Amino acid sequence: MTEAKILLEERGIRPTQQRMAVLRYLRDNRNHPTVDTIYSSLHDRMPSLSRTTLYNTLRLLSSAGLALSLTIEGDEIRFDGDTSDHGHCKCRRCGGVFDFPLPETLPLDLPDGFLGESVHIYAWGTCRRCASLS
Amino acid sequence: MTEAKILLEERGIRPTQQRMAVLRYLRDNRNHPTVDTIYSSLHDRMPSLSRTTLYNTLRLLSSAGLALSLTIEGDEIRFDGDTSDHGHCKCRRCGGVFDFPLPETLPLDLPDGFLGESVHIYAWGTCRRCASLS
DNA sequence: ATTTTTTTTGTAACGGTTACAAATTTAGAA
DNA sequence: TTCTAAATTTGTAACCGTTACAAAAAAAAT
Repeated sequence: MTEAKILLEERGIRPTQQRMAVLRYLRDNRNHPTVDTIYSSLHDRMPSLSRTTLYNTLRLLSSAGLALSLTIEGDEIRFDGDTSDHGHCKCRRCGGVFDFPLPETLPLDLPDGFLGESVHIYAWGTCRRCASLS
Repeated sequence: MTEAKILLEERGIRPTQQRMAVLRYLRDNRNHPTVDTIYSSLHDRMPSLSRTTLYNTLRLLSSAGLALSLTIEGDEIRFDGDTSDHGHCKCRRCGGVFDFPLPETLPLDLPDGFLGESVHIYAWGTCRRCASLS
């Protein structure tokens, strides 16, 4: 029994071939893929996979807490199979997205009475690789 | 001479009627409007304003540092005329977006060699008003 | 005023996402 | 296993926010 199958069943989601393939992909590829990246990659092994199913599955996984959807910029959504607390930074030159750790306790001064549940932190700048090429 | 005009000229941007109207709207309305909200609001005073101009202007203002484009969620972009450092939180129930202050120094442990320039912090949860209605 | 450049406008195109109905797959019962 | 009902997947078409583009308008320069 694969890890993906267990994770889905734990949440009462039927472990179909498509869902397991997408979840396995996200957990194996920590490169913050776009929908199209995932689609292209899975299409080899699963030629019948439709974009509709992929969109539905990504929405399902996100709302089940098995993936994060990152909206660093308005023009593309990236997905992350690592749902542990961490920040994301994007290089303005190469467009690459990288993880970075967050402090144990991030003291956010939310508005009075606001009940916080989750946080996304996005940073922009220049990655080491691109900085060294300047 | 209006504030909006000065701000535009300082950055070498021609202060046309449309640009001044959009900038003035953003600085007077701190409700994190969407494109459509801005369009509807300005349409009364300026019936000829086209969506194309609005999109172009918002992009121009954002890249000039006169406005922030907030991509809290993938399905809508919101704009903010307050470009000072602050975080944003969104209520999952009513969809409202609120500001909150950030600590003077936010210690982010960016990847080795990554040159950080800017940060966006988005929090989700339940606003006071919605929490009180439960 | 006239010319040149810049900006705005409206339409059409574009592209990512979703709606929908038919086909397929899955789970469970017989 | 076979059958049946329910859930899922698929492909097409529609949808909608955004952008491209050329003509019209406005602004600046001559």
